[in-house]
Amino acid sequence: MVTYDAAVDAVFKALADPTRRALLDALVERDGQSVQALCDRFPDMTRFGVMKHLAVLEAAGLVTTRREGRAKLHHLNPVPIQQVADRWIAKYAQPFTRALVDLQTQLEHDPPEHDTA
Amino acid sequence: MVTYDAAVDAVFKALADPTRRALLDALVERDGQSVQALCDRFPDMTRFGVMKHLAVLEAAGLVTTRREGRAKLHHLNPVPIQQVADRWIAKYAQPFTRALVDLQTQLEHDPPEHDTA
DNA sequence: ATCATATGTGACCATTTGGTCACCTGTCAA
DNA sequence: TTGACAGGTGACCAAATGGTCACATATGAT
Repeated sequence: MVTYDAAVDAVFKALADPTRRALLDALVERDGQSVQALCDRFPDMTRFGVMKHLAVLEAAGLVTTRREGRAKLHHLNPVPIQQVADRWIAKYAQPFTRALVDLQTQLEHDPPEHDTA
Repeated sequence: MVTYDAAVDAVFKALADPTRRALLDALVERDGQSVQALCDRFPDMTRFGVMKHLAVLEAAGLVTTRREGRAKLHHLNPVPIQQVADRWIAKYAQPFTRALVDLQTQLEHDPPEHDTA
């Protein structure tokens, strides 16, 4: 339970940064890109910045790598996202409908004022 | 597109912290809790820490509040999670199956060594 | 061997973030 | 009105984070 949550936490933290999500996007668009290729797509960042973000994504299991000559190719691994998303949807899909019921119940007790101006 | 992404980013950043996810869990378990009630569930944090996290969740639209007397009740709003999850599942569900195809293609070119020791 | 290419490492810095506190405001009840 | 209770604000600090660089290693081509 706890050991499992460490992986979940890594995924959430990895997805928290918009640059890293953009990197994932780039890999969705074309899988198996090298660091160089990814650097070309992010001119606002140096190679080191890109590498750091890729390292975070790899540590979270969202990206796998494989060497090909002197290049390191990065492949997207959507499995962790799938798993986390499934867990969270299952958790919050139920309250979603229930919240509507709660809202209705609440409105009966505490109706909002109409804008009758 | 950009204005929309700001909201998405807020949701991701809000979910990045395990304490905030735990707060959401507490609201799933029992909706409409006051700051005090939530503080009781997190003895390792002061009231101010809880308040800050709740503010982040509220700014991301994941939590809505309503005053009742001198208490401020916090309600879970699963809609943003639903929306973000839907967008991301749609984006990464397709590459999931495609990745298997890519893997198979890749294995034909670069087969892994067997552990035949 | 030599040189250009591609990636790796450690140190370094500015900013953000998580967390706490002293102090203040608002609300209920006696 | 007095006091206890619930929440709010701004300042403050330590740690984590995003980002950069000088330097080092490994690979491919000539």
